[in-house]
Parts: sequence; C-alpha cells; structure tokens
Amino acid sequence: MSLSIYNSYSRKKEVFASITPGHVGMYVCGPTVSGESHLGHARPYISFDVVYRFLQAKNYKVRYVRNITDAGHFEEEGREAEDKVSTKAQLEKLEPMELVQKYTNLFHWAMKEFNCIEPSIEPTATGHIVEQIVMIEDIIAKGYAYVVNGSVYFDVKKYAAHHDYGKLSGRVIDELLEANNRTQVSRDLEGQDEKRDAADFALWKAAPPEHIMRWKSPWGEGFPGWHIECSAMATKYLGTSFDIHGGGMDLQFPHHESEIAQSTICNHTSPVKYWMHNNMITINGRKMGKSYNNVIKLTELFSGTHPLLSQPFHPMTVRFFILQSHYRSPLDFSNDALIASEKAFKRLWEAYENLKKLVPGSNENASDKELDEKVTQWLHQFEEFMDDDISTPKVIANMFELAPVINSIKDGLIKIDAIKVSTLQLMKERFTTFLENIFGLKSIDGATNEVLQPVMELLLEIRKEAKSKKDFATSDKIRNQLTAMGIVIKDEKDGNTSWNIA
RNA sequence: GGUCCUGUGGCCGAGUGGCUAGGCAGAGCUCUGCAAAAGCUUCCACAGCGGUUCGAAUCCGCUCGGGACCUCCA
Repeated sequence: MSLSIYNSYSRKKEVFASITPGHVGMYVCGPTVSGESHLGHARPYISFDVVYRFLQAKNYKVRYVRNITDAGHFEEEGREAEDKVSTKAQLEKLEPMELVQKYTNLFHWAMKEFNCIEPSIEPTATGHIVEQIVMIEDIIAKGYAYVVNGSVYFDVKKYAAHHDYGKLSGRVIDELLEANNRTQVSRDLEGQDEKRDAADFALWKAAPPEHIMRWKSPWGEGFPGWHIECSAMATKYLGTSFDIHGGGMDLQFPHHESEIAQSTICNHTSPVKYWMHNNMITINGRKMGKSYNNVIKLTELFSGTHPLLSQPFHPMTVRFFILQSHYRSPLDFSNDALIASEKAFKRLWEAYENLKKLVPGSNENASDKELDEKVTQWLHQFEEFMDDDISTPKVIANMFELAPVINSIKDGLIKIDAIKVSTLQLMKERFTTFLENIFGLKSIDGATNEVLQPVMELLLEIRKEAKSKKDFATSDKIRNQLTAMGIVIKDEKDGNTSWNIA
C-alpha cells in the first residue's frame, strides 16, 4: 500500500516518503507562454495532474507549484522581435505582456478542457525578478558566478570540483568542459565568448538594445537566465528542499541540472528528493517539437483542423490516450491511435454509466465465488498499480476486464447476485474514485442538454409505438434521420432505448 | 562524435525469468423486425544472431534499426 516512484536522479524506483509527514511539495516546470501549446505539452500537465490527484487521494496535503515562464527572449510567431526604437506607434508595437497574456489564457483554457486541476500556486517569472536577482547575488557572493559585460554566468567548473554536476542527466562533466575545444561550435549564441567555459550557463543576460523585455539589475539592464526562475520560485514556495520535481525528459539537461547547481549553492542542500520525468510524445517516431516543425497545436487537435487529423478529438479522448501509456514510455501519436482511444474510452465510459445504474441484489453471498474473487482482485489492483510508479495503463486494462462483467450484469447475462452486494459497492466506489477523481476523466458526450432531453423522449416514444405496430418504415426513419444528425440510438434488451450524441 | 534510452502481433500499447495484459481493427457466433450496441469465441507477437539458465519478450554480448539529450524545447 505504499507508493513507489521512479527517481530519475537515482535511476531507481524508490519508496515514496515525504519530507514532512502528511504533506507533499511538488514543482512542475510549466509552459513558456511565447506560443501556443501543442499536444506534446499536454503530456506532463496531464501526467502530473494525475500524480497530484493520486497523492491527494492518498490523503496527502499537496502544494503543487507550476510556473509560467513569461520572461526571456520573446517574439511573436511569424513576426520578428521588433526594435524598441522603431518609429511605429506605441499600439502597433509588439507588447510582450500582450503576447504573454494571450498565450497564458490559451494555456489555461486548454488545461480546463483537459480537466486538469489548477496548481496551488502558479508563479510567473516576471513576477519574481527580485527573487531571482537576490539569488544571483547570493551565488556571486559565494564565488560560484562571475560578471562579464553586464551578464552573469554560473561557474560550472568550480561547482563540479565539489559537486556531481551531470548526475541527473548522466552527463560526464569533463566532456562538457571539453566542449570548449570543439571547433564545430556553430552556436552563434550571443555572449558565448564571454564565458570562461562553454559549460557555464547564464544567470542574467545583459539586454541588447533591441531586446524588448528588460529589467534593471545590479549588473545593468537585462533579463534572467533560463534556469534561475525555477530555482527561485521553488525555493520561495516549497522551501530549500522539497519532495517532487517534475517535467519533461528533455528538460533534464541543462535545465534541471542547472537548477540543482543553483539551489545547492544557495541553500547548501540538494533541492529535490524525487525527480520525475515524463517521456516525449512522438509523431511518426519523432519528438513533437517546434524545431522539428511537426507540432499539432491543441486548438487544431480539438477542432480537427490539422492535415494529419481526420476529425476533431475531444480533450477527454486525448487525456485517455495519454493515460493509456506509462508516463515514462515514449508515446507515438497517430490519427488512428487517437480514433482507437476514442472508441475505447466511449466503451469504457458507457460501462461505467451502466455500473452506476446497477441495482444491488439482496444476497450477501456470491453465487459465483470465482467471479466475485476475480472482480475483487481486479479492483484491489487499481491502487497497487498506481502505487507502482503510477501505472495508469494497467489500471485501465483492469477496467476493461471489468467492463464485460458490468455489461453482462446489465443485460442479465450474469445474475446480479453472482457477486456480493459489497463487491458491487466496491466496484462502484473504485470506478468513481479512479476514473473520475484520480484519472480526472469525464463524460465525452454532451447529451445532457435540457431542451433536447424531452424532445428525444417524445421521438423515442413515437418510435416505440410505431415499432409495436410493426411500422418499421416510421421507426427506421426516425432512427436514420437521427443518426444523420449525429445522434445514435440503441435498443436495449429491456425494451428501452438509449441515445447519445456521437 | 559523446551520453543515454529503445525495437512486442495490421495499428497503439502493458509486461517484475516460468502462468491471459488491455484497447482498436479482422473473422465467426448469440441477441435483434433490421441495425447499432452488448456478450461469447477466435486469428495474429516478442528485430536478428549467440550466451547464461531446468526455463528468457524479460538477464549478458554482438549486429541491424529507431529515438532523446549534448542548443530554446514538455
């Protein structure tokens, strides 16, 4: 009954024990709001939403911090970063905060669509410039950073002499330092020649005149480096050492490695007890990412307006699709895979709806002991599987084992008293807890329309009358026309007819 | 080039050395006025070659293939 999670830092599954009993501090790297979120972004936020929900289900009080990266080098997609001294009127100029607002709103919208619970705190980088500057000053004071031309760099070589820089990402420090000597350094990153060593990373960057986001600092006008915000905000809200830090695998290096270095110098302690990293979503076997130019934006996914998509996909379908694989495995996207997930999810959800309507029998003794035991075992495994490094696909597999049992009871193929009353109750409770509360899934169809409901009842009543008079022309007309409108009706075994919006 | 991960049936995906993953698709059957749905049954696997073992998809080695990171990146 105890949770084990795979710790990227030790590369082992470890039994989870929170630093403060009963409480968990969790930090997850949030989005950079300089562009629209795509399918790849959905994975960490859904995966860690499930972790968050599961920890809460295990009665932990969780403080979940997920940042918004809204500082840095900004330009609008398809539009060059504009010169601040351009002659354009104020309102025509690119206003960074306007962009940030737009994409933050879009991100929040997507998270809501995915039914992700909002984090406890969602700090922004721009709102914590002061904290970052203070932290950088501290690192300088401790001798692990140096200032060059208004920029500040972290001294990796000095740090690595006494700490294991590279451990998290499995990097060999000597090679990183040697990268210095590589001739094919084609990175024309500004300031590269200012560094003492190529492995050093920026804590603060001096802003060139055309840079539109800039703040005053002890070193001149500039903006924070790429890694300091997470260290500063995590420390502020979760303390110098906290339980879980999550994010995509692609952030392990250099981002998380650098976070460890910064925080370790400032706080004299390693910041994170358990590092959790989700794997990538691939498309045709390749990571979905801006640089590969193969992204499917969430807006395109939900609306079906991408060349690779044959139809729109409901956010719950996408969420289910992601939960069907383990968070540490790569997940290959395709239109067909999503269609399969959609069908699977609909079938599972319908079984769940059927389950909720089952009326318990009166027998406390199971007439089919073997079945009762199997059902009980499948149900108990829900938690066991989740305890084993959040194995959502295994839980889902068990749910699919149970679906035929539920449907058979509903259709009378299995008698209700084949299983104990208590087993049925457990089944209802477990399904609601895991499907709704922990997996965060909800119904996909919008058949709860209050106006439509009585209209449908009327239509189905007319059809029923026609059928009873063997007037199949009328009954089929109703069914076919409704199907054409996207409403599917099914004649149930008990003589009733159910319907839903496809 | 360096570090690491990975290769499961038509597709997607679990797999802790021995016992059914699961889903989608396919085939057959049951139910049904006909459908749909549901239920039952069924076909199709472990990249290749060696090795360890009583026994390997699972451990080791090699070969081939794929990917991630080394640069902003979930």
